[in-house]
Amino acid sequence: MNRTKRHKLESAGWAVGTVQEFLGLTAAEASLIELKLALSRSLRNRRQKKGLSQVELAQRLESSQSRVAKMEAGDPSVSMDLLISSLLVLGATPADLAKALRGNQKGSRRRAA
Amino acid sequence: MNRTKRHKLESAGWAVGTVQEFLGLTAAEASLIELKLALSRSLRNRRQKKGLSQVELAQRLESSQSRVAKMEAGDPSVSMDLLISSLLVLGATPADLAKALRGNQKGSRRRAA
DNA sequence: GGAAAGTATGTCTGATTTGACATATAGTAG
DNA sequence: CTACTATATGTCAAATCAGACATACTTTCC
Repeated sequence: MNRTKRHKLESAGWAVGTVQEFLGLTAAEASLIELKLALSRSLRNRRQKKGLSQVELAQRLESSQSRVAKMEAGDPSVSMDLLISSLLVLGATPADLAKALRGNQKGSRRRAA
Repeated sequence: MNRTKRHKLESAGWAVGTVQEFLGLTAAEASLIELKLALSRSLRNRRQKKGLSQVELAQRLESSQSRVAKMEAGDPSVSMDLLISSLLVLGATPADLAKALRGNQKGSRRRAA
């Protein structure tokens, strides 16, 4: 749960899945980052598909352009809550969210448990 | 995104899906609450299936028993991030999370988009 | 080049979330 | 009843996150 690891990693601009073991980074921590990035991408897709600018989306969210930019950039200062509620406001259904979460399985080990 | 609505609702101890329109509660807000509750249930299931007490889980999470209790109770002070990273620590895969999220569709309209 | 729209980044301040602690409430065994 | 284990609830200081603002970077168009 160490948030600073995330900072180091993401702000270094690396493709996170690639470096699972670079820092102490446990599997759970790596997964969490990937999930967030998956939601980020999903958010940008949805916004663009609707032909909205970041400013317009920010208005719907009662937030600001800079925060939308950070959301889409996978900035560590953005929480999953914010990403998910934003997606919901953009009309995503829980099923859509589920799909987005699964859309980022890198190693995709079978036998999920 | 008004957090206080969530408080009122959840602390009143109601089955959230039932009251979508009780307060101003937009669809997105209602969905978010239901998603969190779905994750809460999922967390308790996983913990119990592993035969762990809240205290034991708290240790693995480097957190405290009271926080685990709140997580499982769907307390409004618990974020999605915490729920999800806890599930990950318990060994849930992204696919498991996806399943949990879909597991709470109340009206389950077909044709999800 | 300059203007404009869209996006990115850094940084404040206030709000929310967190772990911890105390304490309360079940349930069970002696 | 007492002791013990598991879970729940309230509170608080410290950590994290949010919206806002300034500002920089890109394109595109003139």
